[in-house]
Amino acid sequence: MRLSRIIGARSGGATAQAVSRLREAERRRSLRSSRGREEIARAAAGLRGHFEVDALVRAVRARGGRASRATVYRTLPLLVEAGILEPAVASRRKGQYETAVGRSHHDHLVCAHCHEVVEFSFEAFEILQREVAARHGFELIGHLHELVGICRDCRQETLPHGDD
Amino acid sequence: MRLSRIIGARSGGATAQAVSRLREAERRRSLRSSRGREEIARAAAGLRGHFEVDALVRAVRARGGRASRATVYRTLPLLVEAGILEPAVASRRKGQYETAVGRSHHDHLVCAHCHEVVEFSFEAFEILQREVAARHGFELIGHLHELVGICRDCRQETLPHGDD
DNA sequence: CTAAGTGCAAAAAGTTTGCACTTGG
DNA sequence: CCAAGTGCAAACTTTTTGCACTTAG
Repeated sequence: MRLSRIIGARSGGATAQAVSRLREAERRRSLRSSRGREEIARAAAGLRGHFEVDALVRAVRARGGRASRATVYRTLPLLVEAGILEPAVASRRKGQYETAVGRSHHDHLVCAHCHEVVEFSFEAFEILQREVAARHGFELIGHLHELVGICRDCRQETLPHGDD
Repeated sequence: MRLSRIIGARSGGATAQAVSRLREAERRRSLRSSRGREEIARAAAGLRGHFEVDALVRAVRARGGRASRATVYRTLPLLVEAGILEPAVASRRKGQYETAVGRSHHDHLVCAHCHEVVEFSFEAFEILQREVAARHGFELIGHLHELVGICRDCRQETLPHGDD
């Protein structure tokens, strides 16, 4: 048993989990288990925060891997399906992802005005989500949950009658 | 309250509401209220389902408006901020939106394998969302909530041998 | 009048694809 | 061995921008 898992480290545990999820997804789709995809999955598991595709490509290379941008793009859907990555901050429409293994899940609250992003997590959402998925016969892999609003600062700053 | 609202019509009510929300957002940002933006807001309020930017451009023209693609792109963030549109089915990464006025809200359940999209709505989510937003001092405008999973058909089709 | 708004077309970003070369099973 | 996987670069699609013209306030 991995101690790193218990203490919540994002070291070997997350990577091992990512690889195992990848294998599972590959089996599901009857795909070969290739060196490239594994490199990408490992690199993805090691990233934190929000990142775009190019950053993932660079991460693979930084680990000595050799993934091309094309291969990463071709692999992304599988990583999402495998539950290794999930799309993040979609309202930026920029192809951003975040790692779904080795860290507790959180959602986003985004200011439509200044684009500040606040992370939050709320157990109740997760429970309801599982319920909805089950009700429709889906096996839940992940989710994208983003609340769009106007933050306190922007409301005050932009209302003519508000103070400054 | 408006009868049109009660019977869920997407007639004049939604358009009027869209224009009023637009005015409010323009005031907030100290922008002029232009003919173009209003045309776009009206057209947006009239669309239903998921649509991409180009469809909105065409919708404006179909109503006799004259918005260019550039203007629509420049206006989109304001429409989202105004609560007239919200991003939809982000995992497709394609710039899809849907109207946020004049219809009851729903979220999406997407199959990561076959990309089938099931709509669902669950009052409990809305309540919790408002609570989270308030807790962080945000005025909630809208949200993007997408559950990613594997639908029943895809699980059966790809798992000749169930295991876990 | 003058700064914001707009259209057009060109440019930039982001993503997909054809093809020839590898590689896993 | 041979179909799946990969890299590269070209093709595509989507979004942003510069500039000259128009319009709201």
